[in-house]
Amino acid sequence: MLQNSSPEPPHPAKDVTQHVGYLLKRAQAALRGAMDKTLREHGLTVPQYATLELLALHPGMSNADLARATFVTRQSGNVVLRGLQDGGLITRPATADHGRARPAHLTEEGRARLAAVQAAVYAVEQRMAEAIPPRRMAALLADLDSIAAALEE
Amino acid sequence: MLQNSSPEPPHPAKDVTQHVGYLLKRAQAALRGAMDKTLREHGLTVPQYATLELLALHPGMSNADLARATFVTRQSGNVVLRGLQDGGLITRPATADHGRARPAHLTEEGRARLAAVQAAVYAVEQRMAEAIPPRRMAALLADLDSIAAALEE
DNA sequence: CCGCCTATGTCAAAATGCTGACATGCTGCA
DNA sequence: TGCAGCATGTCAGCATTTTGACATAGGCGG
Repeated sequence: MLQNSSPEPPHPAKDVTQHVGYLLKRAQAALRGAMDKTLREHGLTVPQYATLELLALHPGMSNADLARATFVTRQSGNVVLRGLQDGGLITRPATADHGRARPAHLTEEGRARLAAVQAAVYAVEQRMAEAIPPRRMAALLADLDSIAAALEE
Repeated sequence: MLQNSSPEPPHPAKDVTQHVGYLLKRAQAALRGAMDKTLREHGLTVPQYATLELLALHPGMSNADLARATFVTRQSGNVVLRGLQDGGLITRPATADHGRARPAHLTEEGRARLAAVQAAVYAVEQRMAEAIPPRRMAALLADLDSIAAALEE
């Protein structure tokens, strides 16, 4: 090896607020806040929006699927799904045809609500994208993915 | 190409799971899970640990200060502080000397508990650091900071 | 000096999320 | 066929966090 002369490469910052974990939390908190504020004006919560977006991309996902994709438990996912169902934004068959999984689908109103919100949400995403040099975007996405992969043993 | 002729530079990925926001959430969720698991073995929660770390760095922070720094409300921060106080890890004067803010300080036991946990927590941080090319670390930290700054209007 | 504004701490209620537990339905294997 | 293992949906209880509200303390400009 080429001699790693630095004695402390992994966490070179002594200030905790300069660690990866802290900055990650900070960025995520800021994003959550911005999303909350934006979605509130449209009567949706962040988990609800995330569910709609996923269902638009992958129709027929089950509650367990959605829970995994939105990083919550099945129980929490079920509450979100129930809310969306009560609001008429999604439909679920009363009885499962295959296993126990009941595939969820967007209703016409669900698709409309999603479309109405997407512009506002994508504006938030754009504010993030504009904050970082375009040249680094791909690397940032790859690094975030690597971090997640490294922590899910 | 030198010319940026692409009409959609901000969010080049059509798949939502490739957006910055989603990957940010995923990375943060993974980090939260790893931290939870690690800290549980030491009888601490993530907010409690964060508070101890901040108090070690900046003794005398008030509840409101800590709440801001840990991205929770004052009410939640107070619960955390009360828990730490009941556990004998921090002290707060019963009465404020200046305003209403009561400066918190680590006890000897608090310092000891923090020191005992830091090795395990820094190991998690190390797993993250090893997952990304060292060359990109500074850029990643800067980008995360930029994202947070861009979203806090 | 006084009133307005801001910041802080705290209480109560509601929302949200999680853990634990259980029943159901599929799959694979002997 | 029978049975163990696993995934899913769901209920109940608990923990955490937030929203909303209020009282108090200090700064500031009139």
